[in-house]
Formats: sequence, C-alpha cells, structure tokens
Amino acid sequence: MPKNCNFIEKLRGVGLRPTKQRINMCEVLFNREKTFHFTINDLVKMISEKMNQKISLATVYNTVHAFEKKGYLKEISIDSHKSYFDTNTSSHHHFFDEDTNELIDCDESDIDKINIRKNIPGKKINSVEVLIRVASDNQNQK
Amino acid sequence: MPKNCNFIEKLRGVGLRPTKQRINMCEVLFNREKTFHFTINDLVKMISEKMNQKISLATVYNTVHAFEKKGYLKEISIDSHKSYFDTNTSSHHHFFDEDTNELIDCDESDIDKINIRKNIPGKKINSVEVLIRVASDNQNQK
DNA sequence: AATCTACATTATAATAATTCTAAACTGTTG
DNA sequence: CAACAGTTTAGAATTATTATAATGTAGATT
Ligand SMILES: [Mn+2]
Ligand SMILES: [Mn+2]
Ligand SMILES: [Zn+2]
Ligand SMILES: [Zn+2]
Repeated sequence: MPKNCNFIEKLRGVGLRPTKQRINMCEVLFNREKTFHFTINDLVKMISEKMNQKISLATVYNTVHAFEKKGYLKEISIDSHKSYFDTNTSSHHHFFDEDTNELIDCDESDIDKINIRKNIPGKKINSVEVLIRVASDNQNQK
Repeated sequence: MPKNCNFIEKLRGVGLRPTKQRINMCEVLFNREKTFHFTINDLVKMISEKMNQKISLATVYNTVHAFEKKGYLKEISIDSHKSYFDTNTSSHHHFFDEDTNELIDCDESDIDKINIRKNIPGKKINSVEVLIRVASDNQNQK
C-alpha cells in the first residue's frame, strides 16, 4: 500500500494542492490507527519533528482551517482557553479529564441516544454533543 | 425589599468586598427576572450604561472571574472564538443558534436524563452538558 | 522541458483578547 | 480617624490568531 499517494488524492479531491507541508500534515494527522485530539501547539511540534525542519505557524493555522472547512478536522472547544481539534469528524461525545486536560472519545454505546423534546421554530438541529467533565475521585482517600 | 443590600451581603458572604463596581455588576447580572447569557463585551457595555461612566476592562475581567470562582457565574464555550458567561450556574443544557449566535437554555424537561454507561477508572463525573447546535431550516423554502 | 499562473508558504507585522503592573483608591477593622 | 489589605485603574505586556507581501511551487500550457 502506497503512503503519500492516498493523501495526494485526498487533497486533490477537495481542491487543495498537495504541497509538501500539507502531505506531511496529513501523515501526522491521518496516517495512524486511531483518531486523536490535538492543539495547534501539539501539531506544530509533531510536524516539525516529522519534517526535521521548521514549518511556519501561519501555514499550520491555514492548513488546519482548510482541513476543518473541508471536513477533515473538527474543533472541540472546552473553555475559552482550551481548544482542541479532532481527527474524528463524526458527531460524537467526549469525556474531558480536568486533571490531565485530556479529551477522550465516547463510544456510541457509552451513552443512550439523546432525545430532544423541544424544537426551536424554523430551526433544524445540526448537532447534539455531550461533554462529560471528569476529575480524580478523592472522596475515599482521606 | 431593599435593592443593594442583598448584593452587599451576597458579596460579603463569599469574602468579596462590596465595592461600587461589584455592586453595579451584581445589579446588572442578578437583579432581573430570568438568568441570561453574555459576553465580556456585552457586560462592559451594560455596566458602563448603568453607571454612566467608564469601568476598567481589567475590573470587568477580574470581577467576572472572581464571580465565576465563587460560583455566581459559569462559562459556556461554543468555539474558540465564542465564549459566553451564564448567570444560570446550575448544570443545564443549551441550544446554540448558529445564525444569531444566541445561546438558549434547555429546560429540564426538554431532554431525557442522560445515562452514561462507561466510567473512567478513578475519576468521578463533575458535569454532563449537552450542546445542541441549530440553524435556520432552509430545506423547504425553494 | 521551459514558461506561465494561480495558489501556497514564509517571515514578519498587525490585531485582538486577556492578563500583568504598579500607583492610586477604598472598604473594613480597631 | 489611622492603618491595612484588598480593589480599581490606565496602560503596558503577553498570548493567540490573522494579515501582509515577497518568494516559492504545483500543475497547466506551450
Ligand atoms: Mn476564564
Ligand atoms: Mn477556528
Ligand atoms: Zn473526539
Ligand atoms: Zn444557560
């Protein structure tokens, strides 16, 4: 199985030119078993390590936003100071570990389907997502 | 029923000095029928109008964060560019209208209780909140 | 293959949001 | 009222993000 070719086609498919930076970014983001969550800073480090050279911060922002617009990434905002991107772009729920600042996907089976009884007139529902904040359980530690 | 006295006591009760700025802020935030959602910018405008004079932006930030820490306010983050505060500090769900950028509370009765089947070892659940993004329904408009 | 052109990358500057600083001010205590 | 600690303030500093404009490159055209 070829490596980059997939990403070249993937990029071409949505009208993005397969540049060196974008292909590297694709490999860092999508060439793995499982989806994951990252911050812009995480990503800059990962790409620089992979490429063994600097990548412009502006390019990382531009490309992340391009990928987001094309549906390759989605943003998950925890609070005004903590924003993550997710390579899992399906609609899904999250645990957020307030001790480690780690974002963890919920499986489909972890939560019952959410039933919304109210609807806003003239509006349709685009997404329904749950955020479950967890933290270390210190009540039985004395 | 007295007006400010309530707020003076409220502030004292959590160890905050009842300064002019804080009392004004309390009146803007809590002296109303219903809870509401606001941004820092909204609030600065509301306070300046009420006080008929400038209030330092740093004071608004400081005081909002003091109130947040004391449990008078909670932050609701929509995405990295849209952060709101809520005078309803109970755990509750929201609709977010992507057309108007308006945040709307869900009533208790609008959503069934959410049942989480998974748990993270050693962690307890602090909150479970749902965000329902809605937008204008243009599919039957032709 | 050389040329062309639109798009992409880059370093850097600009902007926006938030926080810090240090001086002046004010609520509280005695 | 004196004294102190906490608060407000204007403005500076910091951080995150976006804009700019020169340079580089992918892909098409010859
Ligand atoms: Mn905050
Ligand atoms: Mn964004
Ligand atoms: Zn996820
Ligand atoms: Zn609310």
